[in-house]
Amino acid sequence: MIHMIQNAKDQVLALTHAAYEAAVAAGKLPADVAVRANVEIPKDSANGDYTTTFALAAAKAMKKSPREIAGILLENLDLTGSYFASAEIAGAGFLNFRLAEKWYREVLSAVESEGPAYGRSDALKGQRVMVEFVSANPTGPMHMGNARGGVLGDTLAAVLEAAGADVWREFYVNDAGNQIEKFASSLEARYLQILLGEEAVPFPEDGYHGDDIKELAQAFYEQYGEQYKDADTASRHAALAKFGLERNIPKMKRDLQRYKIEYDQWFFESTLHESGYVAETVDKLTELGWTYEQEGALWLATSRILAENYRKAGKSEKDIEKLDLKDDVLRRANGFYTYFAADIAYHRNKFEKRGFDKVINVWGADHHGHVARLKGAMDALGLDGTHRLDIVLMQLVKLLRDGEVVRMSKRTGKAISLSDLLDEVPVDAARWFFNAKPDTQMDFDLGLAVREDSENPIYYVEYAHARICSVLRNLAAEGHAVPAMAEVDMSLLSGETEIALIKQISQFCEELRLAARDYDPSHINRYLVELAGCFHRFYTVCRIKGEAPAVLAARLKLADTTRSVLKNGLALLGVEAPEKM
RNA sequence: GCGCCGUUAGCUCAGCUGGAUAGAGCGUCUGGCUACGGACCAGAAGGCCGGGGGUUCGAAUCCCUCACGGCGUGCCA
Repeated sequence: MIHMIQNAKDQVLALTHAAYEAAVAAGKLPADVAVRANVEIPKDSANGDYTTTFALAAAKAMKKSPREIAGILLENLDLTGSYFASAEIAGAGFLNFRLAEKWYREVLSAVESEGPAYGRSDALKGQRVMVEFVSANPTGPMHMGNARGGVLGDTLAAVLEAAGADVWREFYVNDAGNQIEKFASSLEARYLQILLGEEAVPFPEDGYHGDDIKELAQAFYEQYGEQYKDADTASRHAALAKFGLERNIPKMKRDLQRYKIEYDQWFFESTLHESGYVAETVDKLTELGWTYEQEGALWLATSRILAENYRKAGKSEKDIEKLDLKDDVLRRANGFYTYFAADIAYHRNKFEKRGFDKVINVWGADHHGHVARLKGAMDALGLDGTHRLDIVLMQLVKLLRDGEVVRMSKRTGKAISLSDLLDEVPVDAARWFFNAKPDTQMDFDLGLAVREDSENPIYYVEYAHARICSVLRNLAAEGHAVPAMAEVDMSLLSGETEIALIKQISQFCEELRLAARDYDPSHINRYLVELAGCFHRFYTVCRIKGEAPAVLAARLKLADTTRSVLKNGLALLGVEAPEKM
């Protein structure tokens, strides 16, 4: 019942193959020809509800024209008991099937019986999947790119859950390493500037220039006064970093919560260092023969690992040569481990310690150079990163202010933060917007942000939902409750717009399947816009209120079913389904 | 240089494993409520699917090549 469309599709294939076998038995077609036939939904419903390319695909092997084959298939086709009422030959040799009333009834019945679960499946049942997303540096406020990653990761997790996976949402906190040191020295400079005057203390060249650093230093000063003025650098840095992180991390949590994003775990990089797991992981790579020392640093032989992978994938030596693969430092000459080393340890922890079957990371496209290396490092550890680690790259958000590009760097301090954004754009609109086009570079003009409100298709979808709710309210007031399917006469829902609407309702399962398969939740956005459109067209053509009782009941049921699916889809996106607007 | 992503209507984008006349929203133009929510609907205009080659019954989709745009190619993260 859950995979209605899938079943109908499968049924077309099964019916076609049965017809082929019957034709073979009758001596009309050659036996044992393997045919790679597709089943599709024609763009133009004049070409039927489903079509198969079986005859086209089989023509060559069977040495007959596609239309001739299709004709023979049709003669041997038995639709008894199926979802289909008829079939016909069309065009170059398509075999087109037309759905029967039985199928439409089952679609609506499925929504009725499954309710909020309609659309869900058990395709990924038993799989433990981690989705790690945002993982922004805790050294400053989150920006729009983080907002996009947050929405995308959260929705992707929801989609995978709907597909039956056991999903874990995680935020990796980079609370160790170089950038924390930079964070501390930036805070230190601002702190000392407060005490000694701005001119007296130089600001580190590669420090974080944002106002948030000044504010943190000020707060630190207000709490500790001159206590750290003459302290040694190490303890001053430690105190400042600790202070800064203790303020920044809860703020990140709050900002993400405002976005309706909750994590199962916030995982701290520092724990990997403190437990010795980073060192142990690097040692393991060394034992396995994947590292070497050079100029005082310890290197991972990334080039060797990746070259091996490319060879397995069938790339030529010449092409591999051209890639100019490079190795990576794991432990610097100064003895500190690199971010990469910690990241390897972190991902080893995901697979080996915590036993996730699949790990999905949502990254900004600017990190794509890191993808093959991290996967390769997992391969080197024998953890099959090639197949178990998936990286979803999202294109960056280009922020414009009155047509001018604003660079979203924490250092300039000019970036609009995630919380600023929410002050201007409603959460649901932002969630919809960021989820809508993950694969494209996005221009976000602050001047247009408000206009985005009225242009945003979310309102089209929400309006459909509110409209239905209003109808339901009106009819309930007149004493008309939504009937059960058993009381609905399906023959009364045979108009063009009604048929189109039911078909679209049935497509939900398929779209969810695609969203989970492609790691692309934007399928749902587009689906919902289309569903809302089908409803609006139905609503324009078909009255509900005031119609004859049986017609009213059937249409009311259809409207309520639509409402239910709209709500399910919006829920996946984390967007409210308003009853009034 | 090499690599990744992208290029489809004026703008923003769909197009599922190659299928029938390439779609939607916005914008423009023209229509549609004395009746359930007009934040809606219908219609029109607008396309050598970046260029060129190839594969085949059939290409926006697959392969090669070129052009343009974004990003990457650190003992940064």
